[in-house]
Amino acid sequence: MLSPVCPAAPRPRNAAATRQAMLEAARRQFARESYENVGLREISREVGVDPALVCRYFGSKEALFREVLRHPDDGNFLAGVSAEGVPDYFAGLLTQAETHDTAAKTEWLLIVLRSAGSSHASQIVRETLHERVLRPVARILGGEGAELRASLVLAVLMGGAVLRTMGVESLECEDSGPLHDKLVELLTAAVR
Amino acid sequence: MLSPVCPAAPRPRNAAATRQAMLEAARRQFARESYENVGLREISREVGVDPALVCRYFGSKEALFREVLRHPDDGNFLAGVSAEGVPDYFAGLLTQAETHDTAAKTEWLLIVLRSAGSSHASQIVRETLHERVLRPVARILGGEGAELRASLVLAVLMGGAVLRTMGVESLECEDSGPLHDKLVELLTAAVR
DNA sequence: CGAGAAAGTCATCGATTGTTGACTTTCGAG
DNA sequence: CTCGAAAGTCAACAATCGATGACTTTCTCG
Repeated sequence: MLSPVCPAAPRPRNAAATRQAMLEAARRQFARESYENVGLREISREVGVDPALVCRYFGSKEALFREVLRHPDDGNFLAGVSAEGVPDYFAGLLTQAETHDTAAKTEWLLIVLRSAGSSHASQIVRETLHERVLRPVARILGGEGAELRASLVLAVLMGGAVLRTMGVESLECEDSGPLHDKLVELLTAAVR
Repeated sequence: MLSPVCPAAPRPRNAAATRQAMLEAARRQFARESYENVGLREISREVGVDPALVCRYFGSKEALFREVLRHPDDGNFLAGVSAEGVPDYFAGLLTQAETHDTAAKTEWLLIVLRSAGSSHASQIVRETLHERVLRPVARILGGEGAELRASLVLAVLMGGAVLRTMGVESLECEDSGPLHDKLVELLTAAVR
């Protein structure tokens, strides 16, 4: 009721802010549907802007997707977590969704998973997953068969994330009590 | 060089056979890309038939997808496997891809996973996953938190399947030796 | 043989997609 | 105040999608 005559508040013109809003909208939509299933028009509609603008800012849809995939923390996926801390850390990625950081990372995993089978995005997705997650986790774990154990950790994580989006109630975080414990137990077995 | 003048062997007219060929082609393509990423034209091209025919046989793309999802063994996903046999059985689904039966089931899981985030197919996919896999596995496992443990087993399975399609070498079946053992160990921890 | 049903093809529709160039609006610096 | 660059909008493009109805080809049965 604040502006009864101008329903479309023209929002202040700020290129950096709109660009960031586009990135966040794209990230949220890419985490729910696959690459070619997300339309530039839907992204721009969520931001409240013209579809042509997102193409002008990022060059192409593929470039936008690539930039979405660079987020978060452009460098490494893990923030100084030790080999012993891996189970608890990755279990927390699934159970405690309140933290901004963990939510962004599970969202990133969902984006990777959703577009893993997209003809246009699969190659980008595969490379980034290897370089940004699989290899670092394997390096942290160390020992024999490190890459296999890292793959299993990642499998639990991605499988859990996708099942939660499919409405599997047992994986809803709720109070994060027994679920977290069970996940830690499972991930401990994964890292041997 | 058998028929140098007629490059397009007109293939004998058999409605049931072409229908089956369409189903198999659709199944193979839905296992690699998501629902709206698979075109009726590509399916029909793999069969060697006109795109209009697949629409005439199944009514619509959604009906075709629903019928693909009914396969295999329309009833249950598990063939008389006991609670103790669950880890070895599901590990075998990932490691021994040579068997026709296991290959079809992992393919089915991939189809479910690929289209889990498709606006048109997600609802169909969620229901069938719950009714055909999650609930039966939970019933077999029994005990407290059966649904949670079944979800974890399924998470390992789907995560492993999707990572393998992303070129994670550690999960390639190769000789199925240490991978199978490690998977059994992990799934044993999942079922408690 | 020949008629009729079945199997398959062809052309086409409306809708949607990413992308582009020309246009209009806003706003801060001179 | 004004002018020009930045920010954003508009209209339209080529391509692709699922779907439909009319058409042609093939096969079978009497």
